[in-house]
Amino acid sequence: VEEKTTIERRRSPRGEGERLRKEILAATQALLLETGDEDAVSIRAIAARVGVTPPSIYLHFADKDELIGAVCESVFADLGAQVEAEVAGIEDPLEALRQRGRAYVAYGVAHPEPYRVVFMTRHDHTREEFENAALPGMETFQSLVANVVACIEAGAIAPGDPFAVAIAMWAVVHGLTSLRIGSTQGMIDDDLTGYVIDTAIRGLAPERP
Amino acid sequence: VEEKTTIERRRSPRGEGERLRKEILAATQALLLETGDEDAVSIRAIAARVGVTPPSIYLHFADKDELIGAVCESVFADLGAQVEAEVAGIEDPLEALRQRGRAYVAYGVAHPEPYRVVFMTRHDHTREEFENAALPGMETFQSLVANVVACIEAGAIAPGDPFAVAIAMWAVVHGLTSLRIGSTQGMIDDDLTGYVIDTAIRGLAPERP
DNA sequence: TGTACATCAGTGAACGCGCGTTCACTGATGTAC
DNA sequence: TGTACATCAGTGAACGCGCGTTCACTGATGTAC
Repeated sequence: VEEKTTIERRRSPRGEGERLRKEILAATQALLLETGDEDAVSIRAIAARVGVTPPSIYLHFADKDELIGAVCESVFADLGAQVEAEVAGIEDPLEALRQRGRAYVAYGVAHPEPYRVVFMTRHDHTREEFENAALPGMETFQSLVANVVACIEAGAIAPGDPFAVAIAMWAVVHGLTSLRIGSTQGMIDDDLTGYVIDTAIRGLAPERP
Repeated sequence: VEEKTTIERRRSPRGEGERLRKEILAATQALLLETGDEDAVSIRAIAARVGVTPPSIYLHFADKDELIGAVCESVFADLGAQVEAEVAGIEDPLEALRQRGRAYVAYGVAHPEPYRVVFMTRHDHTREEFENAALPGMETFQSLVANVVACIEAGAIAPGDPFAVAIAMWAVVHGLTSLRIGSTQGMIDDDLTGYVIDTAIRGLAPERP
């Protein structure tokens, strides 16, 4: 019992063809969220969701890859913004690091399918694609490195290579996120997530005298 | 320039139809390794690889899901066996835990595509499928829990819920593995992997007096 | 020892399907004269 | 003020493709009498 969900649409007035572009992006992201994997999100399904015919997609995106790429970028940026928002105003850098980790996992758990597509599927990036797509992600990663540096300066974690420490933290939160949205659904809750993050951070503590 | 790789084949003698089953499993695993994702591995490609026609697959597997499921099981068991082999004979439980982590990541990095399919894609397991497929993985996880218990008993890590500690370790090594085979290829090497594992373990250490 | 027959491993051709993408088009809206 | 025309957002029909799966079959091998 499929429901025909083609929506009543007026065509965009003259200078505003860009409106459809945003609607396509939103519909793609929504379908990704609902159906689960990239291949299930077809050009035809996206078009139907927006209420438009398939060829219209090509008015705004060269091909499917470009569309999916654009969605990934937007998810990436969204994740970064969300995490920064959660962390803004926290003065203790160690507490900020902790909160950063929790916010990252929370975002992934709340948006499992975009997270999966962006971080868990293989992208055969060409160099330019990578440089464009990775920018938002790189900014977020740089914030993490800065947070680590602040922790080191405050004596809250042991001196060392901030990049290595940042990778360690990323591995932990990414691991938690993918376990939670993957095969072990339900085995890991927020408490256990917090415990794992705290434990990892404890491992970074300076040696006590 | 595609190469026709249909291999000269003799049909199996009378009671040995099972031989083809094993060949199909091996070919599927090999294709998974080479091409990268589950959808690229088609029944037709598997059949061609084995040197047989597509319908022959259905002599041994009810459908494609059953075939992929069987491959997952075998990868799962293989990972477990490999890790156990690396750890066998190590007496210090903390060192065993460390080595277990390294072996896990090493396996994943060496078999990225099977790892991806088993641990990083969504499986809509029915209950029975899960109970069958998860068995080898559960054994491996139980070994990890046992290792954690041994560490606690030896006073090498702080007393606490061994299940939570095991999840923490799993999140770390799974996170490392998926970062290494995913988008950040090349950013994380074996040294950094070892550092992250050691740091996580340090976080589990008992409070010093 | 010879022959009819059951069994078994595998084949060949075809099915219906949904996919990404292309191409010539339509018809409303704004602009030039 | 009126009309011819360019522009622009979007359409409708079709393309070729590879997929999972089915179905009636073939032909070699072993078995019963």
